[in-house]
Amino acid sequence: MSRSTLTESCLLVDGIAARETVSREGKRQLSALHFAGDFVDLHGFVLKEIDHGVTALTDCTAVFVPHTEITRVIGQSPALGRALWMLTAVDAAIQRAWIACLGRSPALTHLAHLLCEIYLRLHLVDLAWGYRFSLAITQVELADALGLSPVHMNRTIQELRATGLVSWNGFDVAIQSWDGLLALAEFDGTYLNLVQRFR
Amino acid sequence: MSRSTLTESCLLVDGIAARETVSREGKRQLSALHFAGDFVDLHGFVLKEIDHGVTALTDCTAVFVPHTEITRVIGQSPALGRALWMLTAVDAAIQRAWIACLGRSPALTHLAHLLCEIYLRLHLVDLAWGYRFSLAITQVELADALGLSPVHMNRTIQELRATGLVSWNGFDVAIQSWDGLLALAEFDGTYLNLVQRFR
DNA sequence: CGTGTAGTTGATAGTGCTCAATTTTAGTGG
DNA sequence: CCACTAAAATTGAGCACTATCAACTACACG
Repeated sequence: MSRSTLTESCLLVDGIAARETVSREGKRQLSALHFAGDFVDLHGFVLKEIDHGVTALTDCTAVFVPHTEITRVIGQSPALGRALWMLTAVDAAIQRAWIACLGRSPALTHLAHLLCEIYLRLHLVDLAWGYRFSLAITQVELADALGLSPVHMNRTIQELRATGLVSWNGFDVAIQSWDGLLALAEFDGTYLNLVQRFR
Repeated sequence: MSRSTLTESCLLVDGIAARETVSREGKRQLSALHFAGDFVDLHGFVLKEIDHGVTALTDCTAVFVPHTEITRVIGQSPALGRALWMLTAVDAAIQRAWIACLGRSPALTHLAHLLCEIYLRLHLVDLAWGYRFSLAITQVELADALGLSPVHMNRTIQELRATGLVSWNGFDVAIQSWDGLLALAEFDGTYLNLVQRFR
């Protein structure tokens, strides 16, 4: 997957992608993780300039939707326009949650929070059942999402395992105690606007 | 100013407002700063549930626009709808920049970055001239924006003053060297989508 | 003047980073 | 099926940045 252009947006069909910002010294920070069903750069439809990159963290399958096509479809159905706008708004809400975690949560809490979010998002698209899911990204990539060093990321994952709330072997994650993880993460899923039984 | 409702959105006419998330232990993190001309919670128009609070950091004047009115106006002018969508997208782009700073920038760099952003945004609405502007918020509030403790915020401001790039007395901020501040902040204003001579 | 808020300072502790190895895992070719 | 290799994960040690705690100062306001 290449950097997004300004003429089409990327709808992820399979795999995991991310938005990334790389500083001059080479430090990378991810500002979003995307899974199947996510419109990775829909905001490119209304923004003239995109400031960040999009990368595939696993092999990805995606559909690139021309902006001309989006314009056409929205013209026919204003309701769909509202829906797409809402998608970008939920995206922004997730970013706010990341900001709160980055600013005020210690690593363990932040990691727990991210797992809660990922679980609910994957569950929504039937990629998680029974509090289990596959998270096929490396610890370095997770570190870039949480703003941590790889070493500390590793130690934080071990710390989370030690709580017993989550079992995590390779890419397989299983939440052993959803309530416990929620409490550790101080998680409130309202921001995901899922309209589901989960919170 | 009270917490935003789901039936109207707040257009800030004067003053400084912020979005805030408060954790269970009382730690506060701001996820956005808003100045005159900003639509503080326009995302509330397309989101069913708002997860965060909005507070006034100074005395504020604001216009509350009923969502029914927005719906009506957009119905008449789809272009305006696009424009409003874009506003929320720029808002999200700013959040991404905050994420990158929170995750990967040390306090001094982060502070410099925020000042660059604030200057350009204020300049856009004629609230800054000649690299000077008023920033009438306390150091505690700034600390909540940058995810720092008040003590460290204070020391970081002193460190910035010591560079000579900025003079900062009370609420009056004057950028002495724009290029120097840009360099310190590693700032690239593309994300603000200003279409201006500044970057 | 007293009082409260904002700003400042010093000292200490803690969380997370860096550097440098080492071990484990997964993938490859023999 | 096993040796080989590269990537990923893990560990240890020391250091840096930031937090916390506790005063203390400066200033505005009644």
